[in-house]
Amino acid sequence: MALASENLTKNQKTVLDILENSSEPLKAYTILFDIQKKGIKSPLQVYRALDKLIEIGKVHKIESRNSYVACKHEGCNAKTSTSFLICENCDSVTELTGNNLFSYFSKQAEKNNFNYKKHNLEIFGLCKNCKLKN
Amino acid sequence: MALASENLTKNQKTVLDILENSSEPLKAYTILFDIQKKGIKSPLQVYRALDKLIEIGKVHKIESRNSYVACKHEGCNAKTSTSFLICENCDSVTELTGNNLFSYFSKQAEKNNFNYKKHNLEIFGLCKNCKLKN
DNA sequence: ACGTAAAATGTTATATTATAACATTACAAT
DNA sequence: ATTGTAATGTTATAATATAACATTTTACGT
Repeated sequence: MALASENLTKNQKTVLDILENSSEPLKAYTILFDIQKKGIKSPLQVYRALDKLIEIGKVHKIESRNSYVACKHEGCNAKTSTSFLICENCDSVTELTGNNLFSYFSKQAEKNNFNYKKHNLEIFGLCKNCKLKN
Repeated sequence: MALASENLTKNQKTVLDILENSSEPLKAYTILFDIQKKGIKSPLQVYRALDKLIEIGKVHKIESRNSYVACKHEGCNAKTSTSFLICENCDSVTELTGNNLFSYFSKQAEKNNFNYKKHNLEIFGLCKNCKLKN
């Protein structure tokens, strides 16, 4: 029983690689243009790789930006739920972890008689660096 | 000094009206198709109305679904930040209010030396009705 | 009331993001 | 070896959103 990340196919590895080496989230078509030299020619090949990577938790989608980011947490438990700090100035993204968010949201949902399954949280503001400059 | 909602233009009123009378979030092109009889002919007219309505807080966008929902809260303070409970079964949406979320997120951001400005939160699961059925 | 600046409109074209459909290939599990 | 599942390659198209520009309406200070 190997780690899911060890079983990646060529296309999946190619896409994951470019995301892991990016300092910021990337859009699907940016990924496509950047890796056409590696044999990926169509959007669908990128989207399919992304779908798989998201499914196994190696990549998360940032919904409000239509962009994708590699997860830096070994064995990230955020296969479904995600929480990000997004800098409005430099577009850098930090992922929040810890399941205190999970328990907090469960309670909030409970108050509304709602059965919590997962969440997406995007917090916008200024990152450490940009705070200083502004 | 009238309420912003009293100053709406014809297109803005038309778009807001259809959203307020919908039991669920609507997509931009669904809105377009539904109101072509009222003189709105192009996507841009819908998107411009939506932009304005979002700006004044009468409409919120649900990022993960590319859809739009009218805010039911009189004088909603969520001009920028939004928090939703989204039912995965019936697609119904409930907006969470109260600034306890604001203070909680501010603290979470603070821990990462991040200056909180606003947020989008989408909680997925089963609403009251669908919980019973499943 | 008039002039004017800002906002909204109308319209055509196009950019961006994502999926459908279908034929083929790789590959792991019996 | 066989077979079922997943992944791939490819073309076409759907769905979502904005650019550019000419025109009209509106708000509002004088």
